[in-house]
Amino acid sequence: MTLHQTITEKVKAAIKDLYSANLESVELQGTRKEFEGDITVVVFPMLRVVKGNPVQIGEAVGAYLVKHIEEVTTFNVVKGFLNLVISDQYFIDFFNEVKDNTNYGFVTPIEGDKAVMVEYSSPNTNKPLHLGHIRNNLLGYAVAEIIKASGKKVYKTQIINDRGIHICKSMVAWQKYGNGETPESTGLKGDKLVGNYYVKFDQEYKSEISDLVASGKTEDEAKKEAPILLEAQEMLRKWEAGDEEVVKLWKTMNSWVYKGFDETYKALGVDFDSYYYESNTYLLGKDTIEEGLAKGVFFKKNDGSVWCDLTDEGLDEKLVLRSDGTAVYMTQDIGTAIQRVKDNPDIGGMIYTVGNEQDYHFKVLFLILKKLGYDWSENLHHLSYGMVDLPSGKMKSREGTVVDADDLIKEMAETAGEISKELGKLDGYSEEEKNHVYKIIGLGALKYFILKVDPKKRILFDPTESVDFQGNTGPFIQYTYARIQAILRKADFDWNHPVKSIVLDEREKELIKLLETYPETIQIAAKDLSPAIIANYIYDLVKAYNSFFQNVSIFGADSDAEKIFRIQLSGMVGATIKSAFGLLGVDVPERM
RNA sequence: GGUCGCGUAGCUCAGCUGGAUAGAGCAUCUGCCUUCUAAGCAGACGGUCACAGGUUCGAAUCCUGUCGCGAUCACCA
Repeated sequence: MTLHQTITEKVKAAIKDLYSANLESVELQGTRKEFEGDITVVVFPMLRVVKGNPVQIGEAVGAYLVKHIEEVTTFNVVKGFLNLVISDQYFIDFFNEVKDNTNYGFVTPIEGDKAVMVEYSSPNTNKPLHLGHIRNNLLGYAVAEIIKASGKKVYKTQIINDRGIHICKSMVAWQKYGNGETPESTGLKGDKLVGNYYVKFDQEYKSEISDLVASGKTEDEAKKEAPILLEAQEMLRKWEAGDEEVVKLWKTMNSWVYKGFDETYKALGVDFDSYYYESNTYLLGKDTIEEGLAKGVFFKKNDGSVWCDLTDEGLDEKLVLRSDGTAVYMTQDIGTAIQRVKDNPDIGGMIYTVGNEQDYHFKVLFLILKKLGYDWSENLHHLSYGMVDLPSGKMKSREGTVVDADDLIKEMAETAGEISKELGKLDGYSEEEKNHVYKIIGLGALKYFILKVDPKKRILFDPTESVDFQGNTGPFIQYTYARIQAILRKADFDWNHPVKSIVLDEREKELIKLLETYPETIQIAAKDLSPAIIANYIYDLVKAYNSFFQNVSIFGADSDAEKIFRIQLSGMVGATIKSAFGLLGVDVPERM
């Protein structure tokens, strides 16, 4: 039982013994710095069951707690706040219990618990990954790691949009203008190469349109009749008919793209346990619609289109199958969800990391799956996040205002290098070592910058200002960790030396109090799916740590016990920062 | 127009199931490098928590309305 639980129970017991009343809940909070004490019991809510003066009640309950809880040494009451002073021994015991536990803050998985599938990334196979995908990947990956840390089995997956007319566009352009180019022959990453042909298609398409308009066609006619578009449509028909040559080209170009994506994922430090392709799952979606139709979940209109009536839920009617019998987006997503549970029967819920422009889509998807009667449909969550905007406005691939993921990752490392050189941080290390550290720092800056912001909010990203390296940033936290390592390297002491009794000062208590919140932090974050919460806790902890060690001379410590305590403390804080920061998917260098 | 989300210091953002004097970083100003690493620390300055009501011992937080910004309302994905 934690101290918080003990206090809660004893406060209830006190109210019962002293006033014969029953308290439903007890409100506890950390005592503010300017008051004496460690844990504060808020008396006001008790007035609902106990009539009286809050100060008197506080005094009575405080006296009761001192008598009945060993760890509570003294108390004071300010207005309706009962401040409890916790014994140094409690903090020392707590510290000794977790100091060598590098797994501190992680919850042990429960046997037989249902797994959670987390989807993120969702790329198109005709465009390279950009800044928006970076936010998506980091959020999805961080949430997956946080849920894992909270004791659940997690499957990380992505759905790849490899089907449709847009894929055929790059294929047509490559056939016409590619001269047999490959990633090997050009030295380009596969996704970049294919992306270039998607752009090339668009250029040709536009020039054909203006030619047609010049020859007297209307704009709308020209858009529909441009020869290159007709070619792409013809290719899509062939693809759906299974034309060998087209399918072969499709497979070849896709394989280039996947290889390119893999490089980006690797650079970003994210990974996946499985991949789903829309080309594989849309047929299952169509079958499910037929079944749902038979069960009366859907209905058919005169033109043959199939719909789901959601008016009872306050929404509209939603199309699930076109009148020509082909699949829409919703059909595919239904099929994909069902396929995933077929593949992994232990799945008890899923999390979709997708931008907030699709809020409505997922609301509808979840409702339909519920209507279809799947038990796991109760635990579906759309991890919705805001756009990443540039100072110039929205990112638009056709206008070339996209921040490319690979470029950005590279630039971050370069910036880290420039700043390090200026500060002379890594003088004396080899080029290879330096570059390795630059990469970790640059990436840490980028990841933390994005993850510390509430997913719901839009992010304004200014590439010219790059990312800050001071204050509440990734490098600041990494730097703190590196300093802890330096202290440990320098100090020579016996880890097994028992710390008997030492007097803790306020800073030390503050640190430990922060550490205590960690398991709770992970639970909160897993519940609310917000890496931002955990990121900001980490910052608080690191800041407290920094101010502590900045102001205490370890080697000037008065006694051996104090010295050992402080060094052990630094080890614990280091392990905690490392594991907590690891949840956010950021490496921590040992030197910088 | 309907629905959903957001609005906190000059800027970028925290602020938990309502609790004490609303917190960080950047920017501006003042101190601090013989000890572990100054990518740091200590401090100053900076607020009508968009606005107006309501709920109650108590509201940045919950409810209603108004304004502003964004998204969405396709037989696109």
